[in-house]
Amino acid sequence: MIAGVRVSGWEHNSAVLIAVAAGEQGSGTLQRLHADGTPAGRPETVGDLAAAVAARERADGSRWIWSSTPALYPPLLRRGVRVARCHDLQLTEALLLGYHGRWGEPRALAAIHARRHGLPVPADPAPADPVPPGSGPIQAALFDDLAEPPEEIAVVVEAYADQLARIADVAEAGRFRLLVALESAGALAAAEMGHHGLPWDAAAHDAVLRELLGEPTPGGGPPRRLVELRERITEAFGGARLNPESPADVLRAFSRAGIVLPSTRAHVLRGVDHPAAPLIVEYKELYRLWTSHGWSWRAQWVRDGRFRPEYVAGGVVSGRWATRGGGALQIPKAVRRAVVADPGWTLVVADAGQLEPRVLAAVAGDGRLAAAAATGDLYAALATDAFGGDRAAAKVAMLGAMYGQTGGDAVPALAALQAKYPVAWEYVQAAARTGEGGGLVRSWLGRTCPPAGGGPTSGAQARARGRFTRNFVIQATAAEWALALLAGVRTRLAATSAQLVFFQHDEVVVHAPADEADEVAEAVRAAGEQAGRLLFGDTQVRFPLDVSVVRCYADAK
DNA sequence: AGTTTCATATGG
DNA sequence: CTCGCCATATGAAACT
Repeated sequence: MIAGVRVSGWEHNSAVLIAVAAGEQGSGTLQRLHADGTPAGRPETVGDLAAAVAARERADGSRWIWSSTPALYPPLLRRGVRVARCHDLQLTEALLLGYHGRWGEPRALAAIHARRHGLPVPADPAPADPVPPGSGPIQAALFDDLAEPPEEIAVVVEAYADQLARIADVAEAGRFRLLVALESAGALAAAEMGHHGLPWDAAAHDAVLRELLGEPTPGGGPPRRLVELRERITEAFGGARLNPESPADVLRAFSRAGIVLPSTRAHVLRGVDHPAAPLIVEYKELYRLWTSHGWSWRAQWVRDGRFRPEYVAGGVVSGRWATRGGGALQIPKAVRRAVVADPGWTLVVADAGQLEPRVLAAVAGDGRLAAAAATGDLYAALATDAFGGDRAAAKVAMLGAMYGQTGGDAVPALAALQAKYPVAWEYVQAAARTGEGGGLVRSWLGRTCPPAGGGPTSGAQARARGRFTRNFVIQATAAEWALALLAGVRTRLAATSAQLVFFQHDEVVVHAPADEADEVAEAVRAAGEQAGRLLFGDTQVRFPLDVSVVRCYADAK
């Protein structure tokens, strides 16, 4: 039993349970449930599902049980209806199937529906292609897929009862319940963030682009600075034309100049003594900016002062989020200048520092490492404790241990880490051994890694698998901590005008009226404090948040 | 011509 | 005897 169970929160609450199924044209069916998942009364069909949900949300503080948050929630948000809690059957099903090593099997809803109708069990649908805002009715398409016969509410009810029973069967049911609640809360937050969008100042974005790239070309061709650079690169090679974006062209041109290179990577080119080398590095950097986050990107993804990516909660095997289209989780630092709060509003930016080594300290139960993780700078504490004050060496060793590095400059530091923190060392070693031997590992709350691909495994593949499982136990648990932070922030913001607008692995951004900024910053800090207790109970490991209140994302520390 | 893989960048 | 984890996105190169 973990301490989280004692904390009033998600896993044991008195929320009214209501199963919901969407019908056609905004209608739907509701079914009250007892705490054990059995029906309470008869299902009720309503013509206006959004209105019915809003009414019960106000009255009850309900937990909504539905098939898929990304399918059902956005239409409610467009009607201005926000819900506090849900149970997402598809996300939960994926967690449960994974727990039993049964990846790739059909979703519960589809399987139950098929069985009730005597139909063959359908395969999972292929993921949708990225759809920029305004260019396609992706949500309508999802609704079409879900337009089930009227008894679909019975499928929802049956699937929920089935999942409750299976959750109760897992070894650490309390932790797993928390995982399910957090995953579902994350799905709500993802839909809300996609709905609200990230404040995007087109003029500021334009200023960044013009400063770095020069004037845009009217026809949409390469901007002035790129054209100039390309000419100077040609000159530097004595007039021979080449495409600086083509690794083969670049290698050939240097070869003709008597310089043989292993690759055209930036760090290789930086060490080359030739006038073209720095020009190519600059060209490649600017070219990426132009193609990935330039003017045409903005035309495609930014509308009405908001960048609205489609977040995919649980889209990564480790539990981290993915996005479909727009590259929301890879916004270059320079482009963050374009993320600006509305007039009279601010951005509250919170970043969890050194999250993964702190997670290792907590899950491994290594007292000496936990003591280092009780400080504000874990690497500095490590350096004092075991690395003769060399903070850089401490950091390299810690990262190497978590990623499975075995060679290179880090070897002596790794040995020092093993000697001083044997309990933590053994924790990641055990995870690696399990993976190398073909076994599965789990996060702290019970998310299970996917099995290795089929076929015979070479020694190299087994070691790669070991590095994956070694890292999984940490990365997946860090993702759980971040979900707990996100869910806590979301709950605390419900009473304010502020909105969650961005979430990137270990960082959240809240868009808040300026006069609520202090209150929001305090709420974020409180959520951070609670996240650690919720997962790990009474540990001395701290998970400090760096909180900034800024107008512009680029100004956050 | 369309699809897949490679190389290289971005983020954590 | 190579060997550091998880991703997305782009264009070039290779493939069907």
